[in-house]
Amino acid sequence: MAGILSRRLDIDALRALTAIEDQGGVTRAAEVLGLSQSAVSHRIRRLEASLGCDLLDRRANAPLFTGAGRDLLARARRILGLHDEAVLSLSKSPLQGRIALGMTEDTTCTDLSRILGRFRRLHPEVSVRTRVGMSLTLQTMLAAGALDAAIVQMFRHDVRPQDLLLFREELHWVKSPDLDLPADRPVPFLSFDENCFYRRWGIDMAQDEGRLFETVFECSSAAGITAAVQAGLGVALLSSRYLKPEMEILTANLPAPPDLAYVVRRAKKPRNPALESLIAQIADEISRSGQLQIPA
Amino acid sequence: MAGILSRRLDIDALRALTAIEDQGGVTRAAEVLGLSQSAVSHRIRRLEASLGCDLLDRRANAPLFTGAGRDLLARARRILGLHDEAVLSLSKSPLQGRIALGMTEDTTCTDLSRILGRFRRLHPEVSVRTRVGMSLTLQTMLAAGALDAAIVQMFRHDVRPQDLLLFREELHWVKSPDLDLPADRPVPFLSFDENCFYRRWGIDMAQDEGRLFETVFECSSAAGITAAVQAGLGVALLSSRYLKPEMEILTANLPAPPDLAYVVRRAKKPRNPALESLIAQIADEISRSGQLQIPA
DNA sequence: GGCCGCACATGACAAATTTCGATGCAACCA
DNA sequence: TGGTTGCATCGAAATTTGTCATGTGCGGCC
Repeated sequence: MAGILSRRLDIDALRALTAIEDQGGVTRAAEVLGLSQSAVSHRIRRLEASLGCDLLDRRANAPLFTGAGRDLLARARRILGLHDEAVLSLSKSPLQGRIALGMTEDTTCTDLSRILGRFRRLHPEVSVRTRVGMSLTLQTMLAAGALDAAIVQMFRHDVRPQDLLLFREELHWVKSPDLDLPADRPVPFLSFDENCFYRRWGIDMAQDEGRLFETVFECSSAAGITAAVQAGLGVALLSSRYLKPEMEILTANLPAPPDLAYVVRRAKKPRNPALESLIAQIADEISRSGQLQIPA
Repeated sequence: MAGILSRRLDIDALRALTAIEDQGGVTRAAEVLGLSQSAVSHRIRRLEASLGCDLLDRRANAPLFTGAGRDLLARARRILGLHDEAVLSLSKSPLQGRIALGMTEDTTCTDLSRILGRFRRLHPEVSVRTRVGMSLTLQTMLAAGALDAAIVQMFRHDVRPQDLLLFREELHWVKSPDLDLPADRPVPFLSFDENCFYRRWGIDMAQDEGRLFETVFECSSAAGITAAVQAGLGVALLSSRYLKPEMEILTANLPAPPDLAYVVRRAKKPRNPALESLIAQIADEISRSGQLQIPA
């Protein structure tokens, strides 16, 4: 067993492995990688062969990865992180300046933080100031020139061509199965706070349909709303990624909710090379994985 | 310029890059990599093409690497470190036990420390106890069963088949050009301390040739000896890697010094799987680079 | 200056690897 | 039970990678 270290991991194979985890399957991973399913399947097989151990658990109803697979996954992400940073550092031009960036609380725990961290390391001469707030607030600041760019949620039909689409979301009316909605009573509404931009939409639209709404709960965090829904407190407008299996999706008697999107929107300002570079990096990550990963 | 991150660095290409630095040239790097010179040249060219920037400085009399090349080199070493650790972690069997390892002070600042560190991370259940000492002392401890293995220097003709050869060295008689050696006076000898195993050889052999030796300086560190040589204090037996350009190598009137080698020698003990795994990792690194890197 | 030798680059071609599309196979769902 | 989904596998095609032979530039040496 001479020369374990002569074995080599292919960067693209590691990328495939992480894509499989992110997308939850080989077929979907192949899509975002821009490859055929068989190519990805083969790649993993080769990786396994070169390591001499299984990475995917191919038995029915088994978790995707074997223990070795999970171990490698963690290491692969670190390797890929270093790798990407190396690639970027070689194609970087020395940037300097300031970036005032806004983002919603939702997105702080996504890939964006990673990209932002890497950007700071690569461009220490650029000062990045990040401001977290609600989408509406951020858009106001953007318009007032207080931000150079912001990551905000909006109706999908409001997205402009120059916006960078991060990912799409669908809104649903949800309630607990335990909750009855008598037709002659106002609908108890669980809402994000005053500045939530689709709260207004919900109330207006529902009233057009002839239902009366009563806001019975207000909370700025999604966690609070989901808890209230599950407790049977009322009806809420929730985006798909916050849905739980126990929730009941309502379609009857309520208008179909509009689609949403998260985008990066720039301020109408003279061009800022540092900002453009940061946005290009975000776009790069998206083109690699189809959309940014949002942890459940 | 869409998709900078779609660029990818090949692990083998990074390996080639570091080999070029270690070996100080493409041709030599090709040798240790087991490839033809043109293959390595091609590889670097492909790497450059995929990155869109030069890595090697091909002008005459220029340092090997461009700025970008040096930047990538540093990153490459980190990536390769993670990579190798990942490979090893997947092929490891859970080891436990104790290893008592001896090494000389010389070798503490080589690749061995890196391998040792990685081994500890990979096998936290193995307790590695390292003891630094002179080669003779370590061999005595080895014989007495106080060590499981030791990295020691010895005459090359004393190397046994079961030893793992780390690298070879040549000894030379050296002195400062300023120092005269009148034939009728004893030769002033600069020596490592009492336990240096070739000090005895030097004195005996030289006396056989009819020269009288007088030890005028004794010091356990190579740095001390080289300083004394350069100061013109006397003659010393130095291994090639401590030679300085200002030193004069003596051949006349002195016996040709024996060749030396650094090896890993095991104790005559029952097999210890943890120890064998560690030694296998060292052997792996050697087979990759021809010999361990010894910083000048 | 002209003639080596050395180190690296380059081009053509051969070998190996990687991909794709088609097809097979098993599990799951209605 | 027939449709669907997700992955493995197979042969052919495409791409990548390596080797051999040869070219180029530089420096040392009569």
